[in-house]
Formats: sequence, structure tokens, C-alpha cells
Amino acid sequence: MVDLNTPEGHAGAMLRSFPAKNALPSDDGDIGGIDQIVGFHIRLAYGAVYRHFTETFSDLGLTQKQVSVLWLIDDHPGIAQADIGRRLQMDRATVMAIINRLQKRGFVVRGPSPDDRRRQTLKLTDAGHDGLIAARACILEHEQWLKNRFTPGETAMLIELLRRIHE
Amino acid sequence: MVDLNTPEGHAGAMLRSFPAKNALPSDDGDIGGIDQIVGFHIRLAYGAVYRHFTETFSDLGLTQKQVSVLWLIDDHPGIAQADIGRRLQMDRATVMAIINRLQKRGFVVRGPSPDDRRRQTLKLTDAGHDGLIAARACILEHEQWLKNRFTPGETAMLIELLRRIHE
DNA sequence: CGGCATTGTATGCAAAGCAAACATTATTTT
DNA sequence: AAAATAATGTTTGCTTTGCATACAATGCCG
Repeated sequence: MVDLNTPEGHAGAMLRSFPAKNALPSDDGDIGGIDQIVGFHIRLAYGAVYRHFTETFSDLGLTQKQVSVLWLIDDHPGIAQADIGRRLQMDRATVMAIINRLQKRGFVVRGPSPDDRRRQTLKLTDAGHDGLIAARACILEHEQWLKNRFTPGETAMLIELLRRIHE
Repeated sequence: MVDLNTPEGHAGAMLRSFPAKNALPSDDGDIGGIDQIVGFHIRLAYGAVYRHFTETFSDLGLTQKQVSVLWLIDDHPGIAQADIGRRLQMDRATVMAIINRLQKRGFVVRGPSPDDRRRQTLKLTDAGHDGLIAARACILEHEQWLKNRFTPGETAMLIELLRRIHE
């Protein structure tokens, strides 16, 4: 699903829109080559996405990670925490914290695993299912906001390039 | 600029390499359309970049934000916190926290502003300058790790697409 | 002058990430 | 079979970030 993380910050839009009076000493129009740095743009883009996500989901009170995890559990009932960590690239302790929050809200339940007593099976409750359904609508809206700036071809290209980074 | 976080594991590679015994109930090979979602890939990519950054910078003990801010102050000595917030898209309170940490480490100093008594001018100390120099080397290495997977044309394309998201 | 915006500041809280340590259970090696 | 490893969940603690809120001082504008 989607993601979520919390993050950080952004920089983009006002990079060169300074009022004259606040002009900086060495405001030569470039930020020291900072905008040739891919990592810089990834972070800003991530931050922008993060913020919009948070806004879109402020009513539901769900974070990116939480929605991601709900989605994953819905797709794979009985999945274990360790699997979630692997799929979403999160630490075991981090997954714990997220599951705990979701459990506290009554969205997921933990149960025993039939074949491996180390594992816990995770399932959505009815409330969790309802939450996810509501979340999916928000995700579509959020995704639309994001995709609006690209042609279908560009979207495919972007996904392909990003995939090379995380795969 | 750059980023950091620390890492974890990666998930990408093992998305479909589950041992038979741990096969998930509905492991149909796709993650519920999740990988058609741009936001999902941005977050995973961000996480991967963040982790690599943190690794690369573990010796220096600097975070993405901290390096970004150092860089910005070095480029614009006398810049104010509010300006940093605007450029890097961070809340004033968040900038405060970052500057406080940098100041505590003796990397930056606050001073009065000649023309606006509400503002504080920020400057790097010698230690801060040295830290930034060391950081720049790490950034190059980190950036190289990132760019290795792309041709120059792809890199330019990626930056262009990402820019549309945060600008 | 009076209202409004800007700036820095302080507090407090939530989410996430990580590390380190444990206990239990599985798996592999010897 | 016994011993060493690995996997899993769990807890605790600490850090960084993000944001809301509130306040005081200062600047700007009508």
C-alpha cells in the first residue's frame, strides 16, 4: 500500500522566491548544487506526499504505515509480523509498535499460528475492515492528486525508476 | 539533500520468495495492486535512500536534515531560521529543534540581525565547517550509490518527475 | 496609533526507527 | 541426541522528526 512514514521535510517551491529585503548574502540563485542531488528531490517529494497523505487521512486518523499494514493484513489474513516487516521493510520492533496501535484501536487481532508456535497470525476485525474500506477511498483520492501531474507513460516510468531504488 | 535513516532490511527482493511452509493464505503473487501505487514506491524508495544515508553517515553522526541545514547555512551565511524552514519545507518549531542540536554540538552559532531584530543570523563555526566538508564527501558517495542504477538521462528524468511532485 | 504578520521560542505529544536484550520455538549442525 | 544457530515476538529506552499551541518581541501598514 502505501506508505507512510513520517518524515520530514520539503523544500521545493520557494527555492527562489525571496523578497528583496530578505535576500541572503550569497543568494546566487542556486543552492550549491543541491538540486542536482537525486536524494534531495526524493526527500522533498516524499515529504510532499507525506503531508498530503496526512491531510487526506486526518479524519480517519490513520498514518501511511498503519494503512499499509491494514492493507497487507487484509490481502494476507494470517500473515505474521515478521512477514510484514520484510514486505514493508520495517524493523521488527517498529512493526510491533504499529500492530500494537492498530490492536489498541480494535482494528486487528493477534492469534496463534497452527504450524509455528513462534509466530502470531494477524487478522482484521470488522472495524479494521471498515477502516480499510474508508481508507481505500482516501488512497484513491491521494493517488489521484499525485498522478495528476503525469501522463500514464510518465507514471509508469517513475514507478520503474523508483523500483530500481528500493528493489 | 540527503538523507538518512537507518536501516532495516529490505523487502523488495524477497517479495515473492517465501518458503513453502510460510506461504501466506492468499499469496497470489501480487500485493493487492499495491505496486501500482506511486506513493507506495516513493515511500519505499525514500526508506531505502534514508537507510543508506544513515549508514553512510553513521560515523559523522549527522542526519539528513542536519546536513541539509549545514549546507544551507554554509551557502547563505546569516540566513534566518524562517528562511531555512521555507527552503526545506519544515515547520518553524522543527527548524528550532534542528538548530538547537547543531548548536549544542558547536556547529552553528546564532547572532543578531542588523536590520530586523526579530531575526537571528545563523553561521557555521569552524567545527561546523569541518563537519560539512566531511559530510560532502559522504554525500558524494551516497549519491553515487544512488545514481549507479541509472543512466545520466534516467537520472535527469527522475529528478524532473520528482520535481513536479514537490514544486 | 492600532491591528496584523513575522520571527523566535518553549512545551508537549505522537509516530517512527533503531538497538539491545530476552524467552520461546525451529532448524541445522555436529 | 545434543549442541549451536536462527527466527519470532516482545519489551525498554532513546533519538529524530513533525506538528499544534501559545507567547513575546518586533516590524509593517492603514
